[in-house]
Amino acid sequence: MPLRSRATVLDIARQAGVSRATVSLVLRGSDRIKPETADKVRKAMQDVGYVYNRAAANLRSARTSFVGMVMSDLTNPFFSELAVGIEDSLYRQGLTPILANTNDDLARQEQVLKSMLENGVLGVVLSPARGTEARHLSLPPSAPPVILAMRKIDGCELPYVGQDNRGGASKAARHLIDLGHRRIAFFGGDAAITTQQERYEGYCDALRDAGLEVSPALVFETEVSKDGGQQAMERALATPARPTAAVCYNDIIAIGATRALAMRGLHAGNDFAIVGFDNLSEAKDNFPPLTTIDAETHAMGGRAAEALVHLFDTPHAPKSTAIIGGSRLVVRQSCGAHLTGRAARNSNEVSSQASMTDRAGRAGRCGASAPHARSTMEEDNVA
Amino acid sequence: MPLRSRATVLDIARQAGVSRATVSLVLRGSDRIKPETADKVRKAMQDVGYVYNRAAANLRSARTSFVGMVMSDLTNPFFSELAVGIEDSLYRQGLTPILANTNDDLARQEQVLKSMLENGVLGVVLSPARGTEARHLSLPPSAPPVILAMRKIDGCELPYVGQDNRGGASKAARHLIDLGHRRIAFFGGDAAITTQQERYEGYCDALRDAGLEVSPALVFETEVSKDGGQQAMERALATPARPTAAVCYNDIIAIGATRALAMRGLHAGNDFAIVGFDNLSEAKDNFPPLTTIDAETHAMGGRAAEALVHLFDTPHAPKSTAIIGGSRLVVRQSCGAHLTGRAARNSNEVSSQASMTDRAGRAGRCGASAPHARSTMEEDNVA
DNA sequence: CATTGCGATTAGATCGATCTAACAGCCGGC
DNA sequence: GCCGGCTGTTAGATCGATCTAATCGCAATG
Repeated sequence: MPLRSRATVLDIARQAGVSRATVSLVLRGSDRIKPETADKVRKAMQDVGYVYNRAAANLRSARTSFVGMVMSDLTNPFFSELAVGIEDSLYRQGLTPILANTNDDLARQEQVLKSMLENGVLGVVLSPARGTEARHLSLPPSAPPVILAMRKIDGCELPYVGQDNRGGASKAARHLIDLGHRRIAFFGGDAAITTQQERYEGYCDALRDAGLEVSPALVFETEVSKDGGQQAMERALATPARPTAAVCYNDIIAIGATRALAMRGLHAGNDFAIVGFDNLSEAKDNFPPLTTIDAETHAMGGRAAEALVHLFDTPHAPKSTAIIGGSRLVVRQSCGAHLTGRAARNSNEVSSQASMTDRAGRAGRCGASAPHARSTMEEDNVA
Repeated sequence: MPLRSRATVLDIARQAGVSRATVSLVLRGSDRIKPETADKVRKAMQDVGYVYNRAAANLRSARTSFVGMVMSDLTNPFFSELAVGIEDSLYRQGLTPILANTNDDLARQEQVLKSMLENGVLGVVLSPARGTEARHLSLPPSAPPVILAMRKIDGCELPYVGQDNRGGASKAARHLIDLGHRRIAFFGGDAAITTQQERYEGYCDALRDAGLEVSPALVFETEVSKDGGQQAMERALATPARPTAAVCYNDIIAIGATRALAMRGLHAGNDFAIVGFDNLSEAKDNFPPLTTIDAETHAMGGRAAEALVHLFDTPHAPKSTAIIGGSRLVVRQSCGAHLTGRAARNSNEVSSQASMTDRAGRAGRCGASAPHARSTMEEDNVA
């Protein structure tokens, strides 16, 4: 019996010789109470072992401190970093996160949203389950604000916080172009997801800007998993006009791709250039460390939470606003830039890349004892 | 204003021409209401667009459906799998998880626990922050049950749900012994944590049972990270009486250790046998796939939640109970068992291992294009 | 001296569902 | 015809903090 038998404001009031209203004011830190009285009340709280009852306060004030966090897949490190970013921000703001992991199950997503509304959440940060459509998010008119995180939904008016997918992917492709690559593949995941579409657009942007042809033969769709990335790389290597580099939909696929190379005795960076997306903590721990786009997932979680909190004060803000984060190329070794001595910027070092392209044709190498020196200054940013 | 201006039971009652008490009974699915009346009420609920107000119900019934989930580090895949296991179970039971990620910060842990008590949680699943001592968990007498997950705390009477650390590590070491290894290292993390102590004990058990000496020279303490695992491996390889195999505290360290080998052109399994612990999803995706101990993290999360729910009904159960999960050796490639053609059980194939030990001395290999065939039947269990 | 002003405190109503105890209606039995 | 038992429903109190509007002292002011 948790709640029964707990001391109440009345107990404190009696102990301190004041009224319940006074106690309530002290609880909320009002400055309208004389300091000595407040001290007296606080001492009484200690004496009776008081524990604040938020259910009661919530009822009367018609306001909770709950915020819903609906995550599509928390075991995915991308979403757990996002979730921690949200949680950190909510914690700093004195808000209490209610968690639901939908596991990409639409029915479950619907249920947990309902439960959150019943609990009077101030708002919800929603990373939509795969397949969510606008009609799944038809909320009652009394519903609190909902903000979409990381996945946009077609025809949905809800505010959105996400990464600069297009710009980031464009930077990734541009980096490979600058390193001299001309046949650059795109290893994609689920083409039905807007995130992927945007990243693919960015990849196309960069190729077109450089006067390179965008060809369907360079696009390898696969499952979003390391196995998927591995398969994409295997298919790419079996192509007649074999690409020499790839922009990957995300780090998971990129890591799988580096694994496919390793299994053939090849090395990402030396034999095939790979760039990922997300900058998961796994990316820097990969072998070789992954060149990737840092979309500051943790920070974006924080921005989502802040944007949501902002909506509390601005009940009917303009619909369909979008906050897009920055993107930053993090150059490590999987792209081969370290072999040129520096992260090439706006320069086409075709010659050194040509040899690399040649190497990519061979099956293995001899006597390579330490193919990648692991530098401690591993991060080199190209805006 | 989420809660204000929502329809209440009174609105439903008026609409349906019944009393508020009747509506309340229908809401809770009581069988004491005539089916036709119930239908009438449910229709009225639709008509007025009713959303249940749990804050009000919680107040009167002095019972919420909240359960606290305090995680020490959600970005760690081990804990995110645990958290998802807990969340899945709570969801099935109609309970609402309140999440807090302490980030291993004791002060924050204290604060979120307080907040959870204020919100009237039915109980808390707590994965304690590093450094938590019994005195940090002195809860008020009215506090709901707390169950410790995965980390025990010295001198703390709280019930505990955890893995079979000792048994699992013993199986890991035994497996290496069966494969013929005689100099088996232990790559450890934070020796102050009971989890690590137990795994170390299990390792010692197996060595002693096999008549092997347990030597401090075989223990390499390091940071719990991939970099830490890499360093441990490098130190181990630099030892005069170089070990040929290692039991790692967890998969993270084990993966770092395989990376250290890869950076020298060596291969886990071929040149040095490695066994991890936890069976993270990263373990099977590692290159080479990691032999490890599956402690069924997701399932243990579920069992923690169930054990907690059990305590709701049994207010003053015997203190200090412990639920220990199973452990299962998952044989993949990092231990080298695949090279012997089968997962060796109770056999000492010293000869083939001796050559392996010899290989470990050389720097690299020539023309190895596909050192590890990736089999689709990758999991082979030895109880 | 009455009045205004202001800081500090308080009585009592209130939030919306639940709980308790009671009630109407109806049947069957002695 | 009265009573006990049963079903289905309900009036009114209740949970514990907050909110509103009022009150009390006390000092300054006209």
